[in-house]
Amino acid sequence: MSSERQLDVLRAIVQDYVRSREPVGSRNLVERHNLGVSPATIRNDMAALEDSGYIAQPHTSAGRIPTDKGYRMFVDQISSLKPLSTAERRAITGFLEGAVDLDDVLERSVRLLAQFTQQVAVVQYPSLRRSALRHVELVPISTTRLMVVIITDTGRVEQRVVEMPEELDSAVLGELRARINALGAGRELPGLRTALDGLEDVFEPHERTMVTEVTKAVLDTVGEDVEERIVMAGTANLARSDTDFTRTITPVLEALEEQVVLMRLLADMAEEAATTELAVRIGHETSSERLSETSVVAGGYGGTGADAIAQVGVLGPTRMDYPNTMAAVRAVARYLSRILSA
Amino acid sequence: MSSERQLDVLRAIVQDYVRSREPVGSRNLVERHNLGVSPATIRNDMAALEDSGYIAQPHTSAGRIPTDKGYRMFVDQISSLKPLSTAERRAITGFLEGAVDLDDVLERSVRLLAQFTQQVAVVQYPSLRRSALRHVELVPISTTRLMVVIITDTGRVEQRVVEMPEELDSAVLGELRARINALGAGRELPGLRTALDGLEDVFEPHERTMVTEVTKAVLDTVGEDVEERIVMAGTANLARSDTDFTRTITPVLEALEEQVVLMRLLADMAEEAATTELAVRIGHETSSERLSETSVVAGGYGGTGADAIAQVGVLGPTRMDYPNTMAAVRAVARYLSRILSA
DNA sequence: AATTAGCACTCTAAGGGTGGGAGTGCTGGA
DNA sequence: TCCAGCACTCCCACCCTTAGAGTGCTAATT
Repeated sequence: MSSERQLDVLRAIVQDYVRSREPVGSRNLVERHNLGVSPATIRNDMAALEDSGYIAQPHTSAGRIPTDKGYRMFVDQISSLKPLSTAERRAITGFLEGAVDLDDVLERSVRLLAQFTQQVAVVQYPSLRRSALRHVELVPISTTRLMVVIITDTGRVEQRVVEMPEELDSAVLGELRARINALGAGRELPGLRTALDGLEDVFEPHERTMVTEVTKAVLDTVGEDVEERIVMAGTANLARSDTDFTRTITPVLEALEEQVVLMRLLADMAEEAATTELAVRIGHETSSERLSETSVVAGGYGGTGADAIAQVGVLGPTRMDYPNTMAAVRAVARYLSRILSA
Repeated sequence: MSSERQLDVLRAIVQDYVRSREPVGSRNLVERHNLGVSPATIRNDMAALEDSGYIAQPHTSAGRIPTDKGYRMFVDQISSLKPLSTAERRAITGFLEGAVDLDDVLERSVRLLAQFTQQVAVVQYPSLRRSALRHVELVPISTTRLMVVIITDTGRVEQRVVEMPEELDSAVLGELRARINALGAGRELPGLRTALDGLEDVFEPHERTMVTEVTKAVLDTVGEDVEERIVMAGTANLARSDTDFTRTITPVLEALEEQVVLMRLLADMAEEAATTELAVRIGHETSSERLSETSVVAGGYGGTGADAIAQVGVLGPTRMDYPNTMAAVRAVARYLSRILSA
C-alpha cells in the first residue's frame, strides 16, 4: 500500500509542517531532506499518500498537510524515543525533589511538563479506585459538626464536614475512629463498604445515627461515584502556540474548563497506556468535537502498565512535536512513579 | 472642572462603549440617551472631557473611548448597586448549599461567579494569617515517614510529609500530638511559634529530634511565609470576550498562570476593601504591565471590613460592565461569609 | 454665554482589481 | 522507475478607490 520511500516522505512532511506550520511542497521537501530523488518523484508519492488519506492540501496548488491519519501513521512508526538530555533530567529531579506533599508533587510535575513541552499539561490525582485506606480521622468542629479526614496510601487527603443530628460524644467518637481504622485501614477503597458493613451493630442503639452518618460520609467521600481530580498547567501556552484563536483555542479552553471531557478521555487512554506505556490520541480520536484539532499524549504513573494509579499527559495542537512530547511525558511519568513509591 | 452634563456624557460613553465595544460618536450618543442637546454641544463636552483625560480617540475622526481615568470616574460616581434579581439569588443559594467542605464551597463559588459575570473569577483560600489552629493530626505513613495534617478553624486542611531520621514510636507520637493540640488549639496561626516554644523540653532527650522535626513541619506549613492559595474559573470566558487575542489575552493568561501577580494584587486590594466593601482596580492601577488592559473587582468575605478572611473577585477587560460585576462580586462575597460563619 | 446648524476635513475599513509566486499534475523521454 | 519541462491553478499581498462616520471650527441663534 505504501512503499518505504513514501513513509519517508510522510515523515518528512510531518516534521516540516510541525516546524513551519505551513503546507509543505515537493521542492522544499527535497531541499531540506536528502531523499535522493527529484521533486517530480516526490509529487507522485505525495499523490499516492493523498489517495490513501495520509495528507491533504488546503486548496489546489498549495503544499500538503498531514491528516489525522497521517499523524497516526507517523506516531505508530516511532520505534524508540530518544531520552531527555542530562540537563533536562537534572531539571526534573531538582524541581520535584523539593516537594513536601502529594499536592505539591503533582503541582510541580504538571508545571514542569507544561514548561518542557510548551503546551498544556495535565495530571490526574491518584485514582481512589486504586488506592487503599490509610487512616481516618474525626475532628469535631463544633458541638454538632464533625470533620471527617480520610488519608489514602497514595497520599491523598480528602475531607468532608458532616452535620450531626445530636451533640457529639467524644468517647464514642474515639471508639468509632478506632474501629473504622481497625476495620478499614489497608483496605482497597472500593471494598471499603463491605469492610465497614456491620459497624453499627457494635454500638449502642442511641449512638447508631452518629455511626451511620460518619460511615456514610466516609463512603461518600471515597466511594465509586466520586469523580477523579485533575490539575492543569500551561493554558497560557495555548495562546502562544496558535494564531487562529477563535476557532481552535476557545473550544479547547472550554473543554478544559469543564474537565469532564478530559477526565473521561484520560480514563479511556489509561487502558491503552497499560500495554504501551504511552497512549496518544490524535484529533478526532479524542472523540470530542471541541478537541478535534487537539492531540493528547498520556502515560500512567505510580505503577507499571495496568497497575498505574493515574495518568499524566500533555495536550496540544495535532501538529505538535510528537517525539519530544512523548519523551517528556514518559520521563515525567517515570519520575513521578519513582517519587511516589519512595 | 467638569459640569454636571459632562459627567452624564461620560457615563453615557462608558455605557455605550461597554455595550458595543466600538468608539462612540456624538450623533449616536444623543440618539440613544435623551440628553436634550444637539450633537454639536456634545462634541464640545467631549472635547473638554478629552482635555481632562477622561476619554480618548483611537484616531482622528473616530468616536471616543473611555480612558482608565474615565472608568475610574465612572466607578467612583456609582452610588448604589442594584441588588441581584431573585432568580440570581436563588441560583446562588441553591448552588452553594450543596457543598460538603471548604474546597467545594470555594470551587462552586468561583464557578458561579464566573458564569454570572462571564469573566474570570478568582477566590482566595482563607488566609492562614487570619486563621486559628483547630487540630493537628500525626499519621504514620511508614516506619520513618509521618504525615502531619493541620486543620484550621476556617476549614482549611493542610498536610505535609516529614521524613524522620529514626523509627517512629507510636506512644511518643500520641503524646506529641496531644501536647501540640493542647498548646496550639485555638491559637492564631501567626502566634503558633511562640505557643509551641518550650515543647521539646517536656520530652526525653532522645525523642527531641522527632519533636523538633514535627514542630518544624507544622510551622513551615502554616507559617508566615507560606503563600496564599487561590482558585480560578472562567478562563475560557477570556477568549469569548475579546477579539484581539494576541495582544490582550495572552499576557493575561500568563499573569493568571503565575498567580503571584494576582495574589499580591488581591492582598493590596484587601486593604481598600476593608473600608468600602468592594475594591476596584482599573487597567494600569493593577500596576502590572500584563494586566494593563484588565480590571479587577474584589471584595472580602468571611468577616466584615478589615476582619475579612480572604478575597473573592472578578477579572475582566477594562471595558467591563462595572455595576453588574460589582453587584455580583458583592453578592457572592456576602453569601460566602454567611455560609462560612454557619 | 451657551447652543446649534452647517461645512470642510480626516481617517478608517471595506471592496475590487492585479501580478507574482508557489505548487501541482501531466506528458514524454531516459 | 525516475525526472525535466510545461501549462495550469490558485492564493496572497499589494494598491487604489470609495463610502461613511466622526470631528473641529465658524458663524448664527437663543
